[in-house]
Amino acid sequence: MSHTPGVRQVQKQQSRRALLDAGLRLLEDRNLSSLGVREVTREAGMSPAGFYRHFTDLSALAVVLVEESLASLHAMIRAAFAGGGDGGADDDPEPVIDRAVAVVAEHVRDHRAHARFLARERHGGVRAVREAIGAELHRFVDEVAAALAAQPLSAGWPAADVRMLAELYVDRMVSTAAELLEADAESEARITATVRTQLRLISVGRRHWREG
Amino acid sequence: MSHTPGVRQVQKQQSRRALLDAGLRLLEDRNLSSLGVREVTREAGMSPAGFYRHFTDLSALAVVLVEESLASLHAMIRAAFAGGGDGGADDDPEPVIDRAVAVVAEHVRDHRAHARFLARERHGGVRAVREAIGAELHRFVDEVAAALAAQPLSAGWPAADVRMLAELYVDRMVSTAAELLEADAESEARITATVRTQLRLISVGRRHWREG
DNA sequence: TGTACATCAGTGAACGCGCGTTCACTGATGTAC
DNA sequence: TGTACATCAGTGAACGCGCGTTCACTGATGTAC
Repeated sequence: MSHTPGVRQVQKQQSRRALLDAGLRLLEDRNLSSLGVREVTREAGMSPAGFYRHFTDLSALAVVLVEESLASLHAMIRAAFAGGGDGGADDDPEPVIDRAVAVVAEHVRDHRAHARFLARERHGGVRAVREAIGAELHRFVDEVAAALAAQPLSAGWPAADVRMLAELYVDRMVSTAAELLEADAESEARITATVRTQLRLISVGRRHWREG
Repeated sequence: MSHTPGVRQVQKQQSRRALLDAGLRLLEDRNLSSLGVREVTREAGMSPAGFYRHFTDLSALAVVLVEESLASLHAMIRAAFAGGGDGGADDDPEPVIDRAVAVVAEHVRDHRAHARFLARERHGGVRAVREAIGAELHRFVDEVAAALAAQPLSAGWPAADVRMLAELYVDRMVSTAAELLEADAESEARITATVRTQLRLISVGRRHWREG
């Protein structure tokens, strides 16, 4: 039966997880391209050859890390938008902004290793990983664009304009996440305050966009 | 005399330049942390040991590359702003935006290797290089903030608000530069058109900022 | 100008090291009867 | 349940390789007289 995985399967999954965790731990302050198979297996408490029972390659392991890193991010953005479209005043984006900034800051705090890894490899030296991250961010923009399009404020907006607005928000959020990675507790407050103001200014622009 | 450098000095400078150029060439699609001393000297046509007559370290070489990469960038932004503050209508930021976007696109096209290097190492694995880039970008924001503050549109704005606006513009420009690196000619037009619209939307927000 | 010595950029050989990957293996887990 | 065989995750030794760095050296350039 495929429903009861068996001891062997379970142990294999544990080893795989140990390799992924070891990789993520080592990548926290290092580049993927400076990482070694032997290092990862050493950190995971496995012999070097064992690695090849799970991954063909370090970049294969890294692509899995990308997927894991961004999976929680999608849940995050949905949480930020949920309950923001209805409820309050229709033309007041401030609650959504505050919530989104808080959610990003929390995410960076709670998933620091993942976030650092993404920031580092987004423009890093390994194409497969770079493209995996780019594709995920693209989908991320799509989600935000869909959420924005559903708001009354976007009535009459062409899809292209909604998307360019979504890109603007997402780009600022991604940059903020990267900034937060290098920040101590004190800087964090300053950074989040600034980004809230910036997103509000963008929202003001959005509200007056089709006037002049 | 220090005014006439002598043949030896000149030759040494040529070798140093060859090493820097070789490094930049190799870093175009690779990470700093995956680069080797032997690789660089091989590319530069020098024996491995010769490297140490010029740099203690590969990261020392990289820091020089950062400085060189961003020196031209400062000239660039000054070019974009020059003649924009006066001349046309005081409250029309569009010419400045168009010029700035054009200048950035041109810069990426003409200094692709430098730009790629900066994008890659900005969040890369070598602290000294990361910090050198961060410091330069900080100064870059200062310059833009000063230019914005000089515009009539900023009359009455607190310095902190001008700075947050400058950050917003610069951040979007930096992201755009990174996007342009991965773009073909066709995508380039699409990307620059989008960023022009986004910067205009930000400018609309700027104009209506202190109203409501 | 010519000579004798000093400097030092670049060489080439040598070192010890950790790397990625392969291979035949072991021994626990799984399965068929 | 018990036995005999199959599977396969993980091992440990071995390989050839390129690495960073050192060292004594060479020979062109610089300098003092």
